[in-house]
Amino acid sequence: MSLSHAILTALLDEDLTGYALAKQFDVSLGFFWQASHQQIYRELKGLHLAGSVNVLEVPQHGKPDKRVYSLTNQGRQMLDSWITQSTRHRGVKDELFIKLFNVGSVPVEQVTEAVAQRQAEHARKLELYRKIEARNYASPSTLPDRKKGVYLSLLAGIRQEQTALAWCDDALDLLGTVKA
Amino acid sequence: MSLSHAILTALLDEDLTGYALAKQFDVSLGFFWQASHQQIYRELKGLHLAGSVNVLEVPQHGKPDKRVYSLTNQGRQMLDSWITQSTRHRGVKDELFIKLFNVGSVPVEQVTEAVAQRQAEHARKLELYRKIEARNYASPSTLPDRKKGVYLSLLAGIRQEQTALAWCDDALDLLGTVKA
DNA sequence: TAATTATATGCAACTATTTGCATAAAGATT
DNA sequence: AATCTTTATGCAAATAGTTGCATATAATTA
Repeated sequence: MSLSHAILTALLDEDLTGYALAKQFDVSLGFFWQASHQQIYRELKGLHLAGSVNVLEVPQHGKPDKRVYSLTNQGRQMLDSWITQSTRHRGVKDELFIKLFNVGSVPVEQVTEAVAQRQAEHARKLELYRKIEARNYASPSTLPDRKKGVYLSLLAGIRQEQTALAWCDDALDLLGTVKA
Repeated sequence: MSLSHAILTALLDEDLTGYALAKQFDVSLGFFWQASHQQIYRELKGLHLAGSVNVLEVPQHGKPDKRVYSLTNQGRQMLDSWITQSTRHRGVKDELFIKLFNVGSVPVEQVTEAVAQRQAEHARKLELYRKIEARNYASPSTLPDRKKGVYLSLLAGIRQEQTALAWCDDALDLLGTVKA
């Protein structure tokens, strides 16, 4: 159910095609809720059927016609009422920890390798977040209300990556003490 | 695919029934990979069919017969080869951030409320982790190899909850500055 | 004594997500 | 000239996950 709300949220500030939504989901909102273009197209169809979004068909030559989606009042109301509903928190689901639970029963090097790779991922992501921060949120104290939530999300991302990175260091240290 | 590996991992140290596995998944491994009992029973059937686990049927009176599962050599090998495969990292998927992206377009109080609830969850979980740490990992420097991965997982959990808790504080502060 | 919790298993239906495929042309790169 | 990336949409199948239901008894708690 949440994908539909994520899509409606993305449509708050600008009208978008499915394609553009998919790109947004690779960035920004997508840091916290990923979705493939197939999922998005399917969901948009449903939202349109339900009257939560309007479509404007824009003919193009060569490429398929664009379908530009915009929020309807009903869609806005959907968001409003969804916000009041309880937020459900899916726990972590991370293969890496299952692998860690195998330490002592399988070759350590492989687990170490998995942690090292994860470390690189966190470093890459942290760097990306930092760039976005520097570019768009240099002075968080003067942010307009509409940007505060997005900023807080970014902040959460940054801190989580920092924590994860530091943990990777310690994990690699301890894994180094495990006999092969 | 990972659920099967999580189950095999849980069977490394002891033979378990589906019911006991489901309980393990509410704790320990389940902090990092949750599964319902229905999912587990279904998966165990598959693993048995594939020859990765053995079943020992233990008749009981009153209750349904117990089916105690144990790892086969093939199951062990499955784990070994899975460990070498690349770990895929599903990104975060958290409704709370979608709600945050709505700040400025919907009543803030609701978002604030959602963050406050999340804060309470994190506090509860951190406390739980701390208890487990005190009980089982008081001296991490003398841990046997077989426990090191589990300890590292717990450590990751603790740090993530701490980070999340601190973020909630800051988030509530900033949300307090948003005009209703 | 009534209700709840714990033990123990599982099917069926539904929802969500992933993966593979398919089309079609413009523009950029090698 | 050939290949790759970007724009733009979507179907179909498979896998994964959730929710609701169903059964059956013992022990505990209120």
